[in-house]
Amino acid sequence: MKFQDNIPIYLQIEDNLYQEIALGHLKPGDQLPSVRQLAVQQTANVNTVQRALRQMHERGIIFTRRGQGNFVTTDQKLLAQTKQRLVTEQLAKFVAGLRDLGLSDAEIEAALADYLQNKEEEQDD
Amino acid sequence: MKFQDNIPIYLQIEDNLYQEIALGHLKPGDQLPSVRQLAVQQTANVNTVQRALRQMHERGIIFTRRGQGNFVTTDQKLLAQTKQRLVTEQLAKFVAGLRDLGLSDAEIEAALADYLQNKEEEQDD
DNA sequence: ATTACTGTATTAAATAGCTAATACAGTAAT
DNA sequence: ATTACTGTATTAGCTATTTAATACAGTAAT
Repeated sequence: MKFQDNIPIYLQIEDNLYQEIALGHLKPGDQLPSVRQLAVQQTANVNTVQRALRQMHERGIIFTRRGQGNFVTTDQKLLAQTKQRLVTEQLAKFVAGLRDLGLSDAEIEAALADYLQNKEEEQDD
Repeated sequence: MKFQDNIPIYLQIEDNLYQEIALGHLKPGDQLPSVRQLAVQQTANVNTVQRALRQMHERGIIFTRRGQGNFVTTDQKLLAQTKQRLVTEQLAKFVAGLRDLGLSDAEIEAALADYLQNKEEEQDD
């Protein structure tokens, strides 16, 4: 994994795992890689991985069978809610950020449309 | 100031100052509050404020007259570019984040439209 | 019971971010 | 030159994050 600066690694690992679930790479009931495997995959320490799992565990997204491993919850409703929460969180941050720069709601929508359109054509990034 | 967790304070102060400029509260050529005033305003340490100013200084957004203070550049082109850069950065992060959760471009636009519409009605935040 | 997996806990050390106190240096007015 | 502002630098100490090494504990197969 390549980590972003200025954001704790354990939060980035947590996000990565949410993504795996949201994308269906990890399905309800699936066993997660072991903490030691995850540590290798994510190029992080076991303790850091453990910390990333802690909050997911508290939220009920994953559950643990001691001696066996960690598993994705089978509560599909909770998974759907979680995805919705993550989407809304990002929306809120995005909108707040652009409003803080003085953009109106209409301008925000226009900026997004612009960005999505011009993305395919421009390669200068 | 109330700071978000998990993001260095000096980056948040930097963002706050960019906002002041983008919103026109600080105009080209204007003098910034002194580092000691800023430290009080932002409830941070002088050193942390100094660090926030460092990158703005490197980017040419502000300039320093030693013994007098810090000032917003008069280079309006640079200011416009900077605002555009900030907007694009936020767009990129937002789009990447939602794509990582499996949303298509169309779904991203729809989610934003939805969010902006329902914002006025819902007060449960 | 031994082996080989699981998760969990503890301790120590390195680093980054932040604060606090203090000192130094340039500007400008008196 | 003294006073009162500016920015800048240094030192020390605290906390959070991360790593590393090691140990302990549950599960399951041999």
